[in-house]
Amino acid sequence: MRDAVIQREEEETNSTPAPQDQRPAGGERRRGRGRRPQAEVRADILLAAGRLLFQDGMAAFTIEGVAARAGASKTTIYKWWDSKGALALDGYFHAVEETLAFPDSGNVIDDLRTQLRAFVHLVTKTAAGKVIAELVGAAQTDPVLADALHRLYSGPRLALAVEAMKRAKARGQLRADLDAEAVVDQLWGACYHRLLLTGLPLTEQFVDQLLRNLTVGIERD
Amino acid sequence: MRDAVIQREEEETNSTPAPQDQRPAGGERRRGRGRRPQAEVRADILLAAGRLLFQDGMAAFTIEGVAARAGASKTTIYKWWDSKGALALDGYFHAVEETLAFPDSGNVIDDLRTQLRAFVHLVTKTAAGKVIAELVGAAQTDPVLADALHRLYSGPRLALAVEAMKRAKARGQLRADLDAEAVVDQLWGACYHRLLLTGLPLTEQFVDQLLRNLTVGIERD
Amino acid sequence: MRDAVIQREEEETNSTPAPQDQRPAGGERRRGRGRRPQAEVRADILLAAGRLLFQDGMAAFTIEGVAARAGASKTTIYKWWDSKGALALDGYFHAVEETLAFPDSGNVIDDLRTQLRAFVHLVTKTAAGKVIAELVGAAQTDPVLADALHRLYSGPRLALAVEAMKRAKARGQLRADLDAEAVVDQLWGACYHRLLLTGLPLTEQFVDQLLRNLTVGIERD
Amino acid sequence: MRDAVIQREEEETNSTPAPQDQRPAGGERRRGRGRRPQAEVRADILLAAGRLLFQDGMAAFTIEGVAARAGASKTTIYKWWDSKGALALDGYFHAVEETLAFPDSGNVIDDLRTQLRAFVHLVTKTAAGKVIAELVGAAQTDPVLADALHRLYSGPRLALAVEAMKRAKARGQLRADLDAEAVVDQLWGACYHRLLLTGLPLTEQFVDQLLRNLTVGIERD
DNA sequence: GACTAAACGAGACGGTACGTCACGTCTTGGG
DNA sequence: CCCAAGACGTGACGTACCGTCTCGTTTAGTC
Repeated sequence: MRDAVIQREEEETNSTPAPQDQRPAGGERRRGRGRRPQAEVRADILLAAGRLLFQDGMAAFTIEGVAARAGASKTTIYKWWDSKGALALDGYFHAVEETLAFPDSGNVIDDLRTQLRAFVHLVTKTAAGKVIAELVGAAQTDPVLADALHRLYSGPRLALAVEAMKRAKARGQLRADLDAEAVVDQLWGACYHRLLLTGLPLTEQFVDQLLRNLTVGIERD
Repeated sequence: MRDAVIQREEEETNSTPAPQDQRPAGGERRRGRGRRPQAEVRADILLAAGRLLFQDGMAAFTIEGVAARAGASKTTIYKWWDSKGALALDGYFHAVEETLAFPDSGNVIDDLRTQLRAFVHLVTKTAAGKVIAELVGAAQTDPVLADALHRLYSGPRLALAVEAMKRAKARGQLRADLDAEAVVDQLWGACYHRLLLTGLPLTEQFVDQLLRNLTVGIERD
Repeated sequence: MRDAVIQREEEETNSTPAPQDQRPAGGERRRGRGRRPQAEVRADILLAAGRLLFQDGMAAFTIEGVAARAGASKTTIYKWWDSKGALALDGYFHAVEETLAFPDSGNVIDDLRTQLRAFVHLVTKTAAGKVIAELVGAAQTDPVLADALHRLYSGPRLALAVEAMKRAKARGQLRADLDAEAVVDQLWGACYHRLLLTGLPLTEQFVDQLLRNLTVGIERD
Repeated sequence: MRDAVIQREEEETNSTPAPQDQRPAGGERRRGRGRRPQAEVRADILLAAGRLLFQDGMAAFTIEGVAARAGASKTTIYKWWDSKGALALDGYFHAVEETLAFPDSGNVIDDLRTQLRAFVHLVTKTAAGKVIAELVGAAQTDPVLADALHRLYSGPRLALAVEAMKRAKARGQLRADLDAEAVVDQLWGACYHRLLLTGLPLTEQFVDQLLRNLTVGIERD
């Protein structure tokens, strides 16, 4: 249950166990003005946000547009999300539901390869690639989004890789004085470089080369 | 003299040889409406664009704002620049005047280190870092800016590194089957990763680690 | 005890004899949500309405503002008052408590003078003048307020003057064919004209002139 | 040519003689965004404002509504009119085009009667009555409108009556010590009293009584 | 003395309108 | 001819209240 991750802290401690996201089961007419259950409204908003984000992109992502598509009011959106970027990121999460597992096979190079390939697949084979690029782009001028992005997206993902490498160091697989963060920069950062800047192809072969450069080295024997 | 690099292809072949950037030599008051020399107007606009960009950032970078500060009219700006991003990038170039030399010392690792350090210095010790990040960010939703950025900024810079590595391969310093572009991604991309995403410190030691990881390798001997 | 005069016809026949307006005698803290005695809530609301009306004027008079100041909820207000204007008028009455006596001295001219002077005093020397003007103004676009204003404010006051003049006609002091309502228009209406439209000074001398014009006449002898 | 009387002072001194208000003669399509001639836009706005005011009243008079009906933008309206009330009043003037003559027959009583009857006719037999009442009402909470109303509407009208009475005093028809302003209050103010407050009928007989009360007097002979 | 029903506060909800800002297009008038 | 000046329609911004509607709490009246 990861719903509305970025919104302001709120009474998430409601006693109701988990009847979330279920509409009144009948599709009857909206009754107009009064209050609607929070969960329902939020789900509508996030759904609309995700759709708008994936269909038309960040440039066309508008709070008014989300409100209109969600059948919600702008006031409601502003009440729960600080900025356009926060809403967009939340809409992204609601739409994608990525998994965050980082299985440990004992061979850290293989595990890094697996994760990188998954990332490359997400970014090139699904619509998420463009969206992620636009979110990272928007974060450059939206501190709220930048913070949320680091805290909820890139942070956890990269932390997993760092921890895997630390475990590998502990079992003697990697250099003891290795800076794991720098390696992450040289793997994921390389992919982001192609996604955000050069536009060069992001393939599995590219991933293999990245790893090979860091293991075999780039110099001639 | 690189002026208005991104502007629409236009009469660059105007007869005036190069009397650019010189104001009417007298500092007299703006005389109001009528026509002014192109070069003078453009210089004003680019100067204003650069200042606005570096002072208030891309979020506050507005065509109207540039026009007001430049004492120019919006019409004139729209005549020469396709998009806000194009004007911003041109303003950046006009303000920074980076050099593009890539000296070849014979040792490609040292040369890469020199270039990377220069890049890190630009990005962390001057105001250009924030601006570059914002330009890259804006490019994610502005195709015109994205194209110009690749064509005029990242492209040439990275091409120099690629060529240097190709020369090193030719003289046997680097692996023959090395993909130079991937190495660039693992060096510059790693830096951009910290600049755009993680916010981790960008230092000379970081640069050294990047190169060490690619030469010594990350695995335990 | 005229409380909530304009509210919708409601169980005014509640058994509680008259424990109105007395707070729980202890000044303890608001106890939050649950049910409170009607009389207490209404008194709070009317007090807040009156204060808001006299302090900030009709333009800033807001149901939400009254609710917030009264520590009441909007629901409760909507339950008892039809419109913003009705609440405002009720708040005015609760704050002012004008007396409605029209003593009969035997000389109707003197009695009219006394009443007019009292009205002019109220309107120019107290804050009620501005409020009355704003209420009359709001009534032009709020039929509920217009009706309440006629029924509860201007109606009774003017009726007293009309009756006094009818008594004077009966005892031969005024012309038998005199239209008392028209005289009222020429006295009170003249004052309202200055209050609402021209802004000219409203003084006791002005009142005297009004009466003199109607007794001595305006023409040269 | 009384156009846009309340708008901010502007270059009304344009040389073009008077080709105002004429649309491009062909009813061709709006060409969308760019600039339209000022006169045309203003005429559209005032026309729409007047229609909206007379059809739906001041309560429904909205800047957005006027903009929509006029095919204009809110920005344009805000550029020229300070407040909603100023726009409404201007719309009223544009729609009504009252005449302001005050002929002098030599008998001031007859002249006042004529003017009052005209005013009563305007207020009771045309839609302007309701509109005037609403404008006066709105002026109670809109200082801009109040000022404009005094300056452009009531002021000039009442000044004419005052001057007529001063001329009558000069030729010995009225009391030398008469306060003409007070008489105006007792005539026009009486009518406004019925219009704004009591709702009693405004007829020619009422006008006659007002004048009779001021000439014959209200007391028994 | 416990239970129920009513009325409360709190405030979320869909709306409407506000007044502002920047966009990109257009017309006008001056040098 | 080309420029400045800036008005224009468009559309989104973020805010303020509207009047309607849950929701959970508290009290008063009934059993």
